[in-house]
This record gives sequence, C-alpha cells and structure tokens, in this order.
Amino acid sequence: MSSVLVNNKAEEIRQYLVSVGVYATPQRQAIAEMLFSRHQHLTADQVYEEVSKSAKRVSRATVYNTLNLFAQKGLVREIFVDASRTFYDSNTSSHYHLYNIDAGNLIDMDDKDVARYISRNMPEGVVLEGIDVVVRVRNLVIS
Amino acid sequence: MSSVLVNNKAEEIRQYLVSVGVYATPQRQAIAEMLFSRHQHLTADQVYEEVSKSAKRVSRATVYNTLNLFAQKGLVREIFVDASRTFYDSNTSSHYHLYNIDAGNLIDMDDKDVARYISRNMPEGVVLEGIDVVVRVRNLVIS
DNA sequence: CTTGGATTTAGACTAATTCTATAATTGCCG
DNA sequence: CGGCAATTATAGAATTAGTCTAAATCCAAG
Repeated sequence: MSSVLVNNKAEEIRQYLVSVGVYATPQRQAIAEMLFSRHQHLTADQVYEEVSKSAKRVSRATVYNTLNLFAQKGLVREIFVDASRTFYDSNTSSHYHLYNIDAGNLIDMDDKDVARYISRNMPEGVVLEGIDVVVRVRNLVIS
Repeated sequence: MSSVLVNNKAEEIRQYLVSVGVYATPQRQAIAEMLFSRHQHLTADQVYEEVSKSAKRVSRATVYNTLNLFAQKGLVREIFVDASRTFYDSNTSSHYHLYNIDAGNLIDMDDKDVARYISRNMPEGVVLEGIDVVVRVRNLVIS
C-alpha cells in the first residue's frame, strides 16, 4: 500500500534534476541520490567507488561528466583545498570549510566557528595553518 | 664606483633565504629573485619558463622542490583556486584574492574590496561567482 | 685538496582529469 | 508501436601537474 510514497526521495531527486534542466538518466540519478543522501565532501573517485559498489554500474568518465554538470548547474559545489584533488560538496549554501591538511578531510563551519579559529582558540589537537578567502568572478557576458 | 651597492637586492634576497634556514644556491637565488621582483601569482610552470629564459638553467624538478621548500618556510603562499594548477604568491601577508575564472588570473584584494564584492557591487565586466573561505589546520604534534 | 651531506638533474612514473570515438539510450513524432 | 535524431554513457587512450629515483654535482669544513 501507499505506493505513492514509495521512492518519494528518488522521485524528489529526479524532479530536482529535471528542474535545473538535466535529464535524470539512471547514472545521474544514482550519483545524485548518493550525493544528496547526506552532507559530505567527496572526491570524484570516492563518488565513483560509492556508486559502483551500491548501485548501477557507472564509468569513471560519467562520474566526472556528471560532477562537472552538477557543479555547473549549481547542484554541488567544487572545493579546492589541495592541488591533488577536487572535493564536491552537496551543501551549496554559504558556509566555510575546515580542512585538516594532515588528515585530508573537510568539515563544514559556520561564522562563529571561523571567528573562534581566527582568534586562535583552537579545538584540541590542531593548529591553525591559514585561512584562505578566494573571491571567484566570471566575465560578464551579454547574451 | 659604488660597488658596495651593486647587487644589493640580490644580496638582500640571499640573506632572506639564509635567515629562514635554506642555503642560497644559485637556482634558489634565481627563483627567489624572480618571485620577489614584484607581487605576482605564478604557476610552477610559469616560474620555470621565466627563470629558464632570463637566468641560470634550472630543471623543472628543482623549481617544484624550491617552490615547495619556499612554501614550507613561509616565503611564498600556495593558492588553490582551480584544480588544474597551484599558484604561488610572493605576498605572504594576510590578504584575499580575486580570481577570474574565465581569464584564469588572480589579483590581490583588501578587506574593503571583499565587502564591495559581497555587497554585489561588482566592478564592470565581471559577476560574482562565489567567495570561498577555507580554514586550514594541521594536527598538533608535540615534539 | 678530500670528503660527506645537501642539492640538482633528467627522465621515469603517478594519479587526476579530459578527450575521443563508439555504443547505447532516450524522448519524440508520425 | 517503430524508427530517428539527439543526447548520454562508455572504455580506454591521452594529457598534464607534480613526484620520485638514481646518478651526478656542488660546496663547506676539516
């Protein structure tokens, strides 16, 4: 019973994809469901591993294509904290990141936390290395 | 005449290197002189090209080694704005960057400018794409 | 001068990402 | 429903920034 509610999350995601103008192909659907299942910061390879093991077979090229497409459509945000890899964040709202250079992981931060870090009030076990602010702009194109 | 003043810039740089504990080898000296000749944001390859054409022959590996060493010693700052390349900034003071995604170039910004950008008051020809704040930490090591 | 540790080098190697050419899907229209 | 044109997915080759390696060179100190 209640078949209208079965897979409503999947259906919600499908409609989300369609709403930004991309076909909800099975591969994109699988990647999106994985990305949006919770807030996380993943590399393309992690997305590939995750999707491969738990769902439909997807090629690496498609993962890259899809992540680039999603980033372009504003569904995910690219984060550059390290030259060796790009992270993708499914939380596109305005927020900051705490990147642990040694551990190689990223966690979200809000303003209050940033202030705390800037004031040298570090949580135990880590020391501030730097705070980077990058303002990214594009050329204005009149179309 | 005035031979004591000849190359005083070079000598100044040499002493700067020594003061942070690195031998001022000819290659490092050449790279440092190039980097510190003015404020700029260069990729490793640009440094290689510049140094190669105007001074002593330097290998690519040495350019990478030297830039990593300088970054580690705090002489230059690594900037990640794009997955495809790392920029090196000879201005290590606290400041922000304006990165034009289309042009691929970086310019320095001060606080006032950041505020201006955040308030959507764009200079002509560009539109705000995003402002990234990354707080970088390291594991605390008791040595 | 000799010697040992530090540095430089060329080129092999790695890993992330993109490209390419082909195959498979898809929506759509009659 | 059936077929077509366009879109998307795929494997694997290609690219590219950066690292590694092993050998050669340099240089300061005795």
